[in-house]
Formats: sequence, structure tokens, C-alpha cells
Amino acid sequence: MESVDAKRAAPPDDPVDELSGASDTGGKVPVHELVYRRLRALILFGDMAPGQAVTIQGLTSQLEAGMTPVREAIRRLISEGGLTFRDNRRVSVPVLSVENIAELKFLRSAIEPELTRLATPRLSVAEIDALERIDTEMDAAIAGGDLESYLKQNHAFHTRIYAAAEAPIMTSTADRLWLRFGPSLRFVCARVESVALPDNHKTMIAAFRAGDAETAALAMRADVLQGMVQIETCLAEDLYKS
Amino acid sequence: MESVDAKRAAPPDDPVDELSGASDTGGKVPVHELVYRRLRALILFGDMAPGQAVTIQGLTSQLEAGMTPVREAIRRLISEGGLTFRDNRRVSVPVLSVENIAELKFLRSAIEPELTRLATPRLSVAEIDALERIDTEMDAAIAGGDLESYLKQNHAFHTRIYAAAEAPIMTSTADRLWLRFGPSLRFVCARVESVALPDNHKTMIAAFRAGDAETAALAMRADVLQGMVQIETCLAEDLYKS
DNA sequence: CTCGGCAAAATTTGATCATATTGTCGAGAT
DNA sequence: ATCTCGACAATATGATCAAATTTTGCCGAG
Repeated sequence: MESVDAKRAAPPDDPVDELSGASDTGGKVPVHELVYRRLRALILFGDMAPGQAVTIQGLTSQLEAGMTPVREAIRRLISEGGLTFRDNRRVSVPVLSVENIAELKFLRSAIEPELTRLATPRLSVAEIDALERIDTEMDAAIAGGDLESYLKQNHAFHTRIYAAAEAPIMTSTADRLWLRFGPSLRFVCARVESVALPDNHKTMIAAFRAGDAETAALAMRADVLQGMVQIETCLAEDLYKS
Repeated sequence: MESVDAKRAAPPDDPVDELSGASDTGGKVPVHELVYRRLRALILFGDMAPGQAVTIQGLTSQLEAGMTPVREAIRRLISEGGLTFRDNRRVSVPVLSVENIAELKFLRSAIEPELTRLATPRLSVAEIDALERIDTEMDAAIAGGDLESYLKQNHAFHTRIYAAAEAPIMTSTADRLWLRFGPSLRFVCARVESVALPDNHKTMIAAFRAGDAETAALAMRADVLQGMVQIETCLAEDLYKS
């Protein structure tokens, strides 16, 4: 089966699986948690465009949930930077500015390599194999032009590494940052045809196998910077155009 | 309108929202925002002990607010790490572990010096004067044994620097980290008589005046590490005791 | 007769919804 | 261009239901 992740019962974040699965799950998880995960995935994988308005009532009908759970999920996402609470008391998907990207670049290149460094000695062989499978699927998605799959596999690749680091505060901090540039990713990748990314992933996997934390961390740093620069140039072009 | 403050007739003790809502106390702020600020201050300044249970209905009566606003505020604080959502669906103030402190040390010493570096060229003379006044009041609070005031002045000192950096993502990230060790601070300071000397603060102020971003950043890094080490040793003693 | 444990009632707490109230945006008239 | 009115969206309350914890009461063993 592809659900290689059998250990984790219900830690705070496992949005990908919950999204693909039906809206109905076991009775133990509260609705506001499910709404949160689904909405989070919607933002993270570019299903909502930057600047798009988000209304409570729209989500209650779209996700078929009550008003209170939707409200709580929205507050949570706002607090994580995935949504913006404007002065009108209305909510929308935030738009990245150039200054924001500079901040994200600094924070991500500080945190994510460190998470990779911590993860290296903790990654089991099975986990590394799983990472390699994810990377392979990612290549297939790129070759096939399946943007949705590409984004999700890329996210899964990073997320699983960070989960292995066993550093909850740093991981949740990194997750928050991903939420910020998520909405722009689809947008960016739509116009950048040649994605030259996977080299870093392959380097990482080899370094994991060799137990070389430093090389893995450097590759992660390169991967992060590569992605952010790509968003940066795309956004600069857009500013120039308009 | 007049219906807004109908509930807050004469609560004798309410210093919290006065502090956080220094400039904006207009009628435009929603209740869930006010509840959030007050609850946040309660956590940040050690009014709630680590491990203490937090109930929705308790807060509705204590803060005299409805159920929905309290609920939203709690979700927000959970998402920021200031509260923990347990498997029982109950909420409590989290307890710091040694591993958590290591993470906080890494993150804070990466982010807060950078914020200081960014802030240095943006700090006006008036702002620096305000910082010096805060530092003076902090000294007075230490001398007078006023722990509450000390914690708030120290927080204000850092917060005002970070606000000047004009880096919203990094600032909100740093704020999140403060929420994590806030509950432990009062606890720590209660037993450590000799509080970390504000040498670093004085160094920072001088560096701000000289426009020396690098020195200011280094002093901030020293200040951060000093604080975290203090919490660390205190927590280690507690582990040893039990 | 007392002590300890087990189980059922009672209480507390959380989750969700339906609804009333309030505020905001926009169309059309002055 | 400004003002008023109506539709729409968010805020906030209280009620209701469900889950979990605590209390209570019972029974048997020592």
C-alpha cells in the first residue's frame, strides 16, 4: 500500500491523507479539526488563489459543516499566516510581497537545514526508501505535467524528513512558513516549465544513506533557496507587468 | 455603541488588556480578539502555571464573554503553541521539556538577532529613548522585586525592537516562541534571585545609538541565550528533584 | 466492622447548531 | 458626488447533545 505511514495515530498534522480521503472519518476527530485540515490543504496546494476572498458561509456549504467549526478552523489558519483577517473583518488568502519572500528565505534556510541535520541520524532505512519512492513519484509527476501530484509529493518529501527530526516546535514553525508560499506555488510552477529541482533531493537521499548530516543539510538549504528564488523572480515579473 | 462595554462594569483587576491594547481601544475590535489578547497576556506573563487546565466555560465566566469568542481565542493560542490540545479534547498550559528548550534556543538565537539587525537602522531616536526608559523601569522592577513588572518590561523591550524591524513573518514567529516559555518564566525567576543582568540591554541601546547593527545583534543573541540557559538549568533541577 | 475496588449515577466540560444582532458593501435615487 | 435602502456577511448568544471525569454507593474480602 502507499500509506506507508502506519505509526502516527493522530498527531496534529496529517493534512494530505485526510484530504484525499472522504470527508467521513472515525468519530474520534472533531469536526473543526477536519475542517482545518481540509482548508489547510486547499491553501497549501494552491486550490485557492492569492487574494481570493474566503467567507464563512461559503465554507459551511462547501465543506458541509456547521458555522462554529468553520470559524475555529479559519481562526487557526489566520494565526498560522495561511489566511488574512482584514479590517473589514473579512478573510482572504494573503498575497506575497517581495519583503515577505526575503523573510521566508531567511527563516526557511535557517530552520529546514537544521531539521534535516537532526533527521539524518534518526531516519530508518525504510523511511529513506519511502523518501526515494516519493521522489520517484515526483519525477513522474513532473514528466507527466501533473502539477497537483508534484506539489503534494514535494510537500510530503519535506514533511517526512522533518517529522523524523523529532523537533515539534521547529517542525510546526516550518509548517507555518510553507503555508505562506503555498498559494503562490501553483501559480509559479504554471509558468516555469523547466523545474530543475530534484538534484537536491537525490543528493539528500544519498547523504541520508551515508549518514552524512552536513551534506544533507546543505542540499536542503540549496533546495529551499532554489524554490524561493523561483518564486521571487516570478513575483518580480508580475510586479513589472502590472 | 453603548452596548459594547455594558458587561465590564467595574472589575477591580484587569491590568492585562490595558497593556496590550495600548493604542487601539476603539469599538471596532471584535470580542474574540479581546479575549485572545487577554488570554495571551495571561499565558505570557505567568498568570497560568504550566500544566494547568484551561476550560472553555471557566474562561467564559472569568472573562465574561460568550462561548464562541472564547473558543476561537483558545484555538488561536493552541495554534501558536501557547496552549495544548490533549487527546481528551481538553486544553491545558503546556509544560516545557528539555528538548523543547533546545529547540527554542536554536530558533530564538537565529531569529531574534536578525530582527535586531534589521531594526537597528530603522529605530528613531525617540524609539531608542523609549527603549531606554523601559530598561530603566525594568531595573526598578528588579530592584523592587516586582516580578510582574519585570516580565512585562522585558517583553516590551524585545517587542518594540522587533516591531521596528518591519518583518511581520519573523516577528510573529518570534512571538510564538515567547508564548512557549512564558509560563515558565515566572516560575524560574521566582527561585533565581540574581536575575540575568541587563548588561545586554544597555549594550544594545548603545549600539542602536551608534547604528552598529552587528553589535546589537550579538548583544541580543547573548541576552536570548542567557535567558534560555537560565530556564534550562532551573528545569534540570526540577527534573532532578522529582 | 472496616477497607478496597468496581460500577453506575451525577457533574463537569466540550462540540455543534440554529438564530438573533450588528455591521458592511453596493445599487440606485436625489 | 452623496445619501439612503436593501442584501449579504460576520459576530455573538444560548440551547442542546455527547463525551469524559468525578462522585457516590454497593458489595465482598479480610
